[in-house]
Amino acid sequence: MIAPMAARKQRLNPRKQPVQNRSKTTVDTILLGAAQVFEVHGYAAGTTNRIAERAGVSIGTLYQYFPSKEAIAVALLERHIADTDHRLHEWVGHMVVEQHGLCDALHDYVNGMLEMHSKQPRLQHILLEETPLPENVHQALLEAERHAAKTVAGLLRLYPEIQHPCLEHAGFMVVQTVESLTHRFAAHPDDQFIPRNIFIDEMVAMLVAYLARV
Amino acid sequence: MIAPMAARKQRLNPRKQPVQNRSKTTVDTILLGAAQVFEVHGYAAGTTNRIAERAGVSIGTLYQYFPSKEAIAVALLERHIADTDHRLHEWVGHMVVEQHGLCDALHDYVNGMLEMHSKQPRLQHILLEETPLPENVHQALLEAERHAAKTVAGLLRLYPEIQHPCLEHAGFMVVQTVESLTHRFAAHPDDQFIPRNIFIDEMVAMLVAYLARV
Amino acid sequence: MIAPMAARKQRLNPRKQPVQNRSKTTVDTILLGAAQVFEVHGYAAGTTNRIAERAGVSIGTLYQYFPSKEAIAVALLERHIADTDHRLHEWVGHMVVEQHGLCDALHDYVNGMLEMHSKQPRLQHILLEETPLPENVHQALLEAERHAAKTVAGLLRLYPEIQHPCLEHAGFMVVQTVESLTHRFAAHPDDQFIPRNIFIDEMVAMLVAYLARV
Amino acid sequence: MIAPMAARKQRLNPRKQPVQNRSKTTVDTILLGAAQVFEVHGYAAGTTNRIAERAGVSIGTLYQYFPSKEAIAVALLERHIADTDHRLHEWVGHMVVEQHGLCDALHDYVNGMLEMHSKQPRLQHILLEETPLPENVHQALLEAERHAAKTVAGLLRLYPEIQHPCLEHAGFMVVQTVESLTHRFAAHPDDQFIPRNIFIDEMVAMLVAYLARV
DNA sequence: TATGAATGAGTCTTCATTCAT
DNA sequence: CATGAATGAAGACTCATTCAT
Repeated sequence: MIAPMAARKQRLNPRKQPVQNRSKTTVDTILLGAAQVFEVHGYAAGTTNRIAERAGVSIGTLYQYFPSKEAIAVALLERHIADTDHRLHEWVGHMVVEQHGLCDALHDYVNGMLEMHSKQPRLQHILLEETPLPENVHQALLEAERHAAKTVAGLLRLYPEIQHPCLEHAGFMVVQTVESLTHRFAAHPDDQFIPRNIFIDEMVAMLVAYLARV
Repeated sequence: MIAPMAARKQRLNPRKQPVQNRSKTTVDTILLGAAQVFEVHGYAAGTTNRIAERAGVSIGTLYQYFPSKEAIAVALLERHIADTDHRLHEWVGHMVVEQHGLCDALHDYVNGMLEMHSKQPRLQHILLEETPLPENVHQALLEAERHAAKTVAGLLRLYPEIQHPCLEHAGFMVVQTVESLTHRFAAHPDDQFIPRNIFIDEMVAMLVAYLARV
Repeated sequence: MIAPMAARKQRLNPRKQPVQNRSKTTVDTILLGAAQVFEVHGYAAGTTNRIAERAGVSIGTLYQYFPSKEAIAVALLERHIADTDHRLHEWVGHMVVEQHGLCDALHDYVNGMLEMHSKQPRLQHILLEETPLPENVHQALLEAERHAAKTVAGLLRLYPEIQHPCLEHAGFMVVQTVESLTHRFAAHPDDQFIPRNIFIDEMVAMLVAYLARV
Repeated sequence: MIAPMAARKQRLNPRKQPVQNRSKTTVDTILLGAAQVFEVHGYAAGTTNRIAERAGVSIGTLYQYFPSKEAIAVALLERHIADTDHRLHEWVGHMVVEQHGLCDALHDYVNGMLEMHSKQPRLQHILLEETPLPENVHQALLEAERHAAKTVAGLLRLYPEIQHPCLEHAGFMVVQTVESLTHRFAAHPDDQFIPRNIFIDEMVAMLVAYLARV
């Protein structure tokens, strides 16, 4: 996966502290600690003191860089959206260049997403569902998903075997299915029942069948 | 949808208070209030006092029936699992009797699940992800999902057009896909982008294609 | 001083907790503690924990009766206004009945106010000046002062020796002068320089001269 | 108003940092910022960071010139006392030279004081009542007031129409009355009820009547 | 000397839980 | 059994002050 792409920049966290590049290390440290703490404790039980402690800074320092607990979660989500976006565009770029078959392409995508979510299986859900997000962030999220659907739709256009009458809807379904199944499996893997690679294969099979059905 | 089925009973909440059938009404009232409060406020902000108030009982009474806030959530989840189970078996029974086609059958299933989740879109997620559940509940959850997969697999056996080599895996994928997509859509419907009925149709199309692919 | 009067009731603190008569003791205890703590530490440094401790209740109990620190200050101020009002009306009633001379009447008034302020010299100022009061309380305060001015003006009408062309203004000046001088002396008595009784006499002399000047 | 007078110098702030004349500009800048910040936010909410920001210096620099927040308030109060003192002596000097009538003289005084307090109506009160001052400052304050009383008494000696048996007490009353009424009106002007110029006239009338009563 | 990032004790407030009535 | 006043540990956040650069 190569070829990133200038992502649509959308500051989701335009608070007091610009969270700029100077002392980036501290901000990063805090966000790293926050990710770990939220991952383990959830949003509500992920206290700012715990985050500061985990990040190895004082609570005062934390509040020098983020105006509130919510702002930390928003920053984390901002990163997640950017990451997902980045990954998607890398993948699309790659596929456009390499001319893989649909099956391989989807396999690559699913695999990448599963890998991504497996690192911090709960974090995304926590940010998306437990955190009381300001309205603009919700909008940005919706927008990001729509954008992803359209991007995937654009890629699908390259595959003549695809029969689906509406590529936008197809793109939406692909994105949603991969996102949700991938997350679900990452969060509660049931390897006893179905091993990871088979799970991936089944998901790919389902998507291929859906897109290229007769 | 008729024909329930004796669900596998598994006490998930074997704490101090036996939560028996005596004064069942009070327990039900409390759980009803808790469901509403959690749905609106989330787990952390769903205070026991609010639950008691909503249920129309005193906080003392609440603690007479549940030993802790967590126990309430667990009881709620227990119910949710039983409901889902019940719904699934009703559906399967119905399908066995009525001999619908695969497409209709899946449409019925998807529709039912979406309907179920749409009533309280957040509740399931809150119980599953926001609540710090004891290990045995997690196990019961996994078990319930496996059981559902097997049940669906049993139903799929009745459709000769299904090509899938492993019905257990197919059942698992169907259950997981419906669960996760359905929940995702219920939680964040994006009607602007894709209307509900089209979403259902697409999901069904995907499942049918997956199961009956050549 | 007798003869109170149905004071204009104006709830300045219509928050969640009605602060009613049941468990009046607890509310009173808290207010008593708050008065002492504010008196000693000022508003900002008068922490709710200190208040609770002083009142001999837990911090939780304090917040069961008052929704915020500010509400406590407002309740205290409410009492102060009511007390002052009560005292004023008692005095006026008394004077109307007893037909004292102007000099005696003013002496009685000044003495009463000084006595009142001497109990908690700082408290009033703290409540009036340090506490960030909601707008409606400020209005109520202004109203109370105007009302006091009018009440005194009404009393002054009974004294034919008073030459002042505008009794309303005269009443205002009397109230303001007594209030501010009285408070100033109570807060920083300089007995070395001028003893209390002489101070009172001088103040009365000033007011009499002002009202009855040729 | 001319003719100042070498004020009794009394270092109220003999802390670590000598607060000398070197880099006097910086000290002045800080005090100016502090006055503005205290005026707006009060003592407790007037943070040192805000003061530094307002003064256009870094927080580090602020602490290079003042050992603590309290020291800033004390320095400010010191200035206020000196200013008042200066103003008083200017006035007395002026009166001695110009030979105005008592009424005009008092009018001038009252007017000047009201003007002075109207600029920063809260500041004096904040410094006097909200700030936890060390004992020596309180003593200095008392001393300043006694000195003012004596100064005014000296001036009153020039007016033969004054009947008051004890000029020292009369001076004290004049100073106290003007100080407190003036401050009260500046802090909470009630122009609806009594306009500023009438308020001044009434106050002067009261003082004249008091001093020159038969 | 000036700077400002870092500190952490201390503030207000919430809420699960208990227990005397 | 039901009640609800009382509890106090814990959380988000502030701000006076320090110190390495």
